[in-house]
Formats: sequence, structure tokens, C-alpha cells
Amino acid sequence: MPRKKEKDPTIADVARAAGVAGMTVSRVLNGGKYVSADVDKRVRSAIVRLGYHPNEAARVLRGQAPRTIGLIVPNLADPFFSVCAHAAQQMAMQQGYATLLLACEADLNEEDRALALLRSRNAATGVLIFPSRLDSAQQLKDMQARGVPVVTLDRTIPGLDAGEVMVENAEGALKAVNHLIMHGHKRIVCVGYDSQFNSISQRMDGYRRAMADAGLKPQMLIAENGAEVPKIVLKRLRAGDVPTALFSLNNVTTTQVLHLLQRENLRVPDQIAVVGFDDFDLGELLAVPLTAVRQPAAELGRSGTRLLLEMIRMGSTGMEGTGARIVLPTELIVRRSCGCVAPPRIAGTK
Amino acid sequence: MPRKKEKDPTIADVARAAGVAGMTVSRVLNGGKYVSADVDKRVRSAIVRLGYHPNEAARVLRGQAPRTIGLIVPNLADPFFSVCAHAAQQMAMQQGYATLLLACEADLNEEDRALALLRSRNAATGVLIFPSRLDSAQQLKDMQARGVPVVTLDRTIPGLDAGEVMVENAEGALKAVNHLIMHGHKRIVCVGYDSQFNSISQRMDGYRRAMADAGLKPQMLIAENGAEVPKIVLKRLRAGDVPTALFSLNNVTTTQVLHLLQRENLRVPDQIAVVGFDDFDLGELLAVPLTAVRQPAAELGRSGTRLLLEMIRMGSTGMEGTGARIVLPTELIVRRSCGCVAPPRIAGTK
DNA sequence: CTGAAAGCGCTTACAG
DNA sequence: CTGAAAGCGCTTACAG
Repeated sequence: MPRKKEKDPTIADVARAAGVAGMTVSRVLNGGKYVSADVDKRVRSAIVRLGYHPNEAARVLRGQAPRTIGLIVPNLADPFFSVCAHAAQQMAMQQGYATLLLACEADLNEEDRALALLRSRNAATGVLIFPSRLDSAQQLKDMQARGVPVVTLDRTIPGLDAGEVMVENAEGALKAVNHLIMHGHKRIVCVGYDSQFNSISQRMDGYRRAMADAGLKPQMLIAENGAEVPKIVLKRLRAGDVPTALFSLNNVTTTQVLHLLQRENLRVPDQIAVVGFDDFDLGELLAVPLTAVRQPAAELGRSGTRLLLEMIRMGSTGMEGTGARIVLPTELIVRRSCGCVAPPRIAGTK
Repeated sequence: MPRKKEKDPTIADVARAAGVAGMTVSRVLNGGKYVSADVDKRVRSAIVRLGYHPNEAARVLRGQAPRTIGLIVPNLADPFFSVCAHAAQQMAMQQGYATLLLACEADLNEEDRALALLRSRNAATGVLIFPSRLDSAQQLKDMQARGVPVVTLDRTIPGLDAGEVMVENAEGALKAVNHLIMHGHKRIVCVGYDSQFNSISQRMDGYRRAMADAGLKPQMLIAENGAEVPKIVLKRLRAGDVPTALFSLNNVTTTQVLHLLQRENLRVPDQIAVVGFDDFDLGELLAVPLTAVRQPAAELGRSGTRLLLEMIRMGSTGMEGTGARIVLPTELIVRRSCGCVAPPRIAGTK
């Protein structure tokens, strides 16, 4: 049975082993400049021999920025977020940064707690966040004021001057709704929730624009939250003037809608066509292969990390009006739920 | 424009504001014992007034265990892992622990790097890991030797005495294959990859047992990795003695198989039945609703964190032969791909 | 119940 | 090119 704790070698141990002063070891560890080749070699070999690793806590206490970013995600169980998070984390690790993950459920107060935890520990050099509360602005501004850059992902916080990575929401929605219009639909209802996020409202704008351009009347169905979607859709279906097509604002809504239509025995797309914003891995394998707007989820994560690390390097907090803004393209993946028969793939999708 | 960095108040600032010594502030911060009510109040109000937060780095340097666990996941883009990770992180945060996330792709060396990062930073008080390399044993033993408990999730590392959370793999597979046998299938092929993991080999055992009990000949189809699955299945389908049913060992395999069968225009379940280990959120909405063994993914994550935190509290590293072992039940969700017509739900599923 | 002081492991002016 | 020493913000014996 091994001992409970084995003490780590310190710089002093290495110094002793190499026959130099601690400060010289530190020099080798960092730049390595102004050190004679001979000493450098002796120190390095001692480091290896003793299995020395610098103590992060001491470094941070001394004022070094921890090579750690905070990643705040509403719900890691949602594939859109988890794909982003995975890509973001990968990119960070590649650059030598660790990722402190904070998943904070829809539950209203958890984002605050997550932010507070990050703040109080002083643990992150930068923050990557899918904001799920628009009123987190103050907490984030505090972080920025302490020199911690912030990048918002997929959504933006009003009044917060931060780095941003968005997706072409309006354009994607426009393409989707135009496609439905092209199929001859006139009563197209737009359904979703979370319209307080600008990602969602941008999609709504795209929908409205497409409808207006075609001289059609927009009809919004906005639920309180994902769980309420079936209820309001069902009510709408039972009212007169039944829609012939649905445009769904995100993946949760799409799933709910599909389940509902299946329960109600409504044939898609014959009785009602469906196009969603957000694609599924299994889109192709669904009872009715889903036509959907695909977002570059992984690229969103990667771009976010890249932008954040750049801001860290530049010493920019994102609050000096320079806030870089990245907008990623979306793509309409045409399958069957829109009414198309042979699935004609758009662009070079495999 | 706010200043770049605002300095944080320290214990000394609080002490001054409260008119006491630093040590007293520290006492209030920790236990709070042996402090007069009056002083306690003065100190607390000063803390609030100044917005004081203890400096984690200093605490850690002083020898306190960081309230942080490391979570090592092969691929966060896989819903099984992301659901676990989410639940694990939630549970950790609830207990005041932060989660350092390390997602390390199938890419062979990343798990090593992830572990090295954790080790070198001394950043985690405990490690939760879905091992993706069986040879990480040494690194993990090192961590244990330094007093950091380890809990393995979903799989086990040979020769490592750690906390473990597993799932009833053999039992689940047995139920699944028995169900196919009940449908009259005789040529049931078991397909998958990653058979070096005991989770997978336990599923294979369950399959073999079911086949043996029915006097049937087991037939294994084990690919190098997920991407190779379609190739070997296709080859098998084109050989003589075509299987009438497939038992798939995990979700990636199931997806691949389903795509392949669709491309080949093989009707499920008429021409070939399919049952998978691992359920999908969208299982119900698939062209052929999938019959699958459901694993309690979220519970796996939660149990893992719970066990790990307990080990941390007990000062157990898991290497003293005490290593707690939790095994979670699985459930067969019967839908249509097995050949059942009206979907008779097993047990109390909604 | 309260405090003065040492020390955790680093880095960094400051000298030489 | 190299080193002695201070100090980052805490906690902890040790006194009183």
C-alpha cells in the first residue's frame, strides 16, 4: 500500500539537485533566456530526474494568469451545446488551456452561481458563455473590469460589450421559410420559445421577412418554455385556419413538434410540412427525414475559444468597443419533411 | 472606460475595516468558532461591504484541497457522455465543487495529456474518468498515490483499484437478445467495436449467454472503430447465411447500422431486425422506432460524483481495496425495430 | 476569545 | 549570466 500523500518536489529541490539558485531554475522554466547552456542542461535534467512540475497555485498567487478558461453552458445534455463545448474545450487544450465547465440548467439562478464561483475563485483568465440570463450583464462586466475577457456564444447580452460569435440566424430562417413558400405553403406558422434571446428573435425576423416578401401573414406561436410547446401547437391546430406548414425555431421545439404530430397522426409533410432551425445527427433516419437549417456547432465553439484566447493575448477585455464579432454561415439541409421527394442536397453535403 | 484591473480586497483589508487582526477574519471565514458575536458581526459586515472573496490560489498554496474535480470524457459530442457529464457537473456544483473538463477525443494521446495537465497543476481533488485508454493505469495510480481519489465511469481499468460506477451490461444485453430470440430469430449477429472495454465485453457476454441458452451459434462482428462498422456489416450481409437480426453494442454502432440498412434498402424489422445497446432521445421518431437497452446516463454521472465526493471526504483514494462499486440497472425499451407491432412499453415508461 | 509571525512555492525587481 | 531576498494572500501552530 503506497503512502497517502507523496510530497511534490519544489523549485528548491531542483535547485539543490542542479547546484544552482532557485531563481535560475525559474529562469529555465520560463523564458530560459540569459542562462548558459551548461546550467540550462543541468537544470533540465534535474527537473526530469525529480519529476518536477511547477505549482500552479503558487504561480497564480504570484500574479500569473491561470491558463484556464471558464465555459458556461445552459445545458450540456442538449447536443447543440455539447458539440460546441467539446470543440471549444479541444481548442483550449490544444493551446495549453484547461477548461472549467459550468453547466447551469435552465434553473434561473444557477448562472449567477456559476459566474460567482468563477469570479470568487479568480480561476479563469477568460470566459466563454452561452448566456441564458440576459441580466447577467453586471456580473460579466465585473469580470471584464478585473481584466477577464468575455466572449458570448450564439447569443448576445444587451448592454454588454464583449466578443461575440453568432450564426446567420435571419438568413438561415429566411432560406427555410422561402423553401416552404416555394412549396406553395401560405399558412406557415412559426413556433418556438426563448424569444428574449436575439438568436431566436433574429430567426423570427428572418421568418417575418420571408413571409412579408411573399405577401403572407406571419403567425407566431411563442411558448413559455420547451415543455409548453406541444400545448400551444395543439391548441393552434384545433383552432380554425389550420396551418399547412410549421417553422420551428430550435431543436427542442422541433422534437416536441414531431412527437406531437406523431401522436396526433398527422402525416408530415402531406398534411403539415415541417422545417426546423437546428439539424439533428439522426435527421436522415427519422420517420420523415427532417429538413433543417444546420448550424456549424463545432465551429462555433472553436471560433469562440480562438477569439477568447486572442483577446487574452492582446489584453483586450472586449469592453473597449473593439469587441470582435464573428458570424458563421448556416445551411439549409433539404430532406423530406418540407415536401421534397427525392432529397436534393444543397451544396456539397455528403 | 473602466480601469483594466481592479485589485481585489484581501484579508488584510477586511481586518483593517473591521478593526481586528487578519487571523480573526480567517477564523470567521472558516469555522467561525471561537469568535465573539460582536467581532463576528463586524467582520462579516466588512466582508460584504468590501465585496471580499477569499483567494483560492492562496488557500491552495497553503495546503487546502481545491474544491475542484477533474472530469475526463472521451467525446462530449456523444450524447451518452454529455448527458453523464452534465449530471456529474451539476451534482458537483451543488456540493460547491467546480469541474475541470477534459474531453480527449479518441485520439490516442490526449487522455495522457489531459491527465498530465491535471497532475501537473495539482488542480483537482478527485478525478472522474471514462477511461478511453486502458494503459492510463499508471498515471491514475500516481494521482492516487498523491491522495487524489479516482472513480471510473462506465468502464474499468484492469489493475487499477478505484471507485467504479458501471451499468448492468450483461443483463441488459441478455434481455435484448432474449427478446430477439423470442421473436423467433436464430441468426442473430452481434456487432460493435471497442471490445477491449469491459462494458462492451460484458455486453458481448450477455449476448453469448442468451445465444447459448437458446442453443444458437453466436456470431461476432467486431470492427476496429465506429467508422469501420458499415464496411464489416455490409460484407457480412453479402456473405451467405444472412443474419435475420442484429444486436448492436453501442449507440454509434446502431447509428451506423441504421444508416447502412437504409442505404441498402433493407426493411427493418421485416428483412432484418435491430436491437441496440444505448437508447436515443429520438428513438421514437425514427423511421423504425428503435428497440434499445436504455442506460441511466444521468444517474451514472450523478452516482459517480457522489461516490467521488464521498471518497474525498473519507480520505479514501480507492486504492485500499475498499473501492466502492456501484452497478446501475438497465432497461429494455421495446419499440418496433425488434419486430414488435404495437409498442408495448416495458415497465413504467412514459 | 484574539493576535503576531512563519511559511506554502513561486516570480521579480535589484544587484553583481 | 547568476543569486539573495521580498512578497503574492492565505492558514496555522503557538502564545496570551
